[in-house]
Amino acid sequence: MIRTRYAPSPTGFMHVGNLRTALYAYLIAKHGNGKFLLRIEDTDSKRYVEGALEAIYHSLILAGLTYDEGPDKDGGFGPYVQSQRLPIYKRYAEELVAKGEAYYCFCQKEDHVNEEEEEEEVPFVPERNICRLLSPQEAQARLADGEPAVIRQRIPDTGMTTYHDHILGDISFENALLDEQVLLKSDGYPTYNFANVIDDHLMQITHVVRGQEYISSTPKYSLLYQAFGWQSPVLVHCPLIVNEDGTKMSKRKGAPTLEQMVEMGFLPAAIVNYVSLLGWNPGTTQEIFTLEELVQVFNVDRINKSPAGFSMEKLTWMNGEHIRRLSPEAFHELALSWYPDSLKKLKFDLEKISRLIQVRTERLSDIRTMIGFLAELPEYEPSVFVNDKSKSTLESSRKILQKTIPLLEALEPWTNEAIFTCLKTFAIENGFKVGTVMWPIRTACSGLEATPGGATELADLLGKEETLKRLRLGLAKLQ
RNA sequence: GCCCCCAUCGUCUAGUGGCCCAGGACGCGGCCCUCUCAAGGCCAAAACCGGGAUUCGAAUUCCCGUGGGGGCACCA
Repeated sequence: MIRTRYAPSPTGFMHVGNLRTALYAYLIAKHGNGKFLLRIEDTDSKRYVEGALEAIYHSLILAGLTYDEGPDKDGGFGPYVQSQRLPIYKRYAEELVAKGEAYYCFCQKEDHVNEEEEEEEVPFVPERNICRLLSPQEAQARLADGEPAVIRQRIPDTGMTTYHDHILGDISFENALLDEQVLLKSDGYPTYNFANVIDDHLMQITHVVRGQEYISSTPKYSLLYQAFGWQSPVLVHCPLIVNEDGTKMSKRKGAPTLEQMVEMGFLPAAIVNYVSLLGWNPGTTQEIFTLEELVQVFNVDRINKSPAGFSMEKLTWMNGEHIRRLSPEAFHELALSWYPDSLKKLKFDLEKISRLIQVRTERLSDIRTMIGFLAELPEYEPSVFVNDKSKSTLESSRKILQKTIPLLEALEPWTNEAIFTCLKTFAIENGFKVGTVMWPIRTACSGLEATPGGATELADLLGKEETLKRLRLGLAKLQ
């Protein structure tokens, strides 16, 4: 039974990197009919961020990554919140001490003053402090005195530690260069480095999915697994997601969160789709996938090694693809909340508008600007009436408006078809290209060089009265 | 500074020794379609980091450079 987990810490929101890690974990589990679990890694109370937990739940729902086990869904491996598992970590840490694989350390916490650039480059020396030499009796005595202590992992002085990563292969480190990291802090909380090993084992996680930034701490985890005599899960270190210029994508450098991207007008399904292809490919030329399809075709073996650059442009295109694949009804429902109130107040046929703009919408946020002219005709210069391609000039436009306004005044019923037939007939009878006739109508209706929908569609949308009003106004500009 | 990872069009990528004078996608340019703009269709430009080695043959294997990235906390 495959079991994977998404293990965020409640210190921030879900940005694209986290999302992809969660997605891959989800896909690995679901592709193999396994279980996907959510575990909260809140082992650093100082870094807790208000609202982060809610954001995590909300983001998972948005993305459609439903977990089988989690804080609110017990699957028999709980609790799924690390701060509620403190006694467990303590017990295992002490077991390690008893085995000689860890030791009590009474050294004072070093102040990690994050000096700026000025700090000269002092070569890093792995942690090998004197406490590792303390005899168990001495340690116990000092403990009994109430001296504060942490538990550190004991690392062999010699030898190499090699682990196997499923996509990177074997990776080796010299033990002497590994630091004897803290397992249990003086406040009784475990460090992430310890808790993740304990929990992954206890929760029977089969595949650990995480970013490549963990590559260099993984040998220490391997040593921990060995110390306990446990089998290591399959390790899957995903390539980093970077900015297009190759620099690391971090929250500092504007990595958007899932929720922010949704606010920007992206569909969660498109974001998930796009992110799935950052460091993975299906081996076919298909690029547009639903979550369900991804579950079908996902294969860990096809995850890449090299970092992937996040491209807003391609995401935008993909979002457009997803929008176009929506049923008109589904699109309309989504579009509704993006229509400005000014438009809703007027009696526009919003469904008709939706049908017109669906194919032209790349982001839902485009909607506002695309249809603003409907509620209010923008200011425009007569020069908009001039267009080479449709052979429109100021004179032709004036002439056409003059002659078509009466025709349209008399037109009944006011439908797209009727308006189109009327104008096309006019064009043929007067020796105009259809485009030449349509251009001034469309222009007068919108004041714009480009609009979602053609002349007759706009006229239909605006209604007879408003259309004629705008047509006359356009004519006035030309006289 | 030390350790580790990575390296194909601007970007995402295919490619696991001959099918590759390197394929697809985004973006860019052009054409077609067309009641404007989109969408759609067609076409074009655009890459194997460098040097050695192995081999009849290397984008694909191995070394060495170079470049980029990551890590080095009582953070995750």
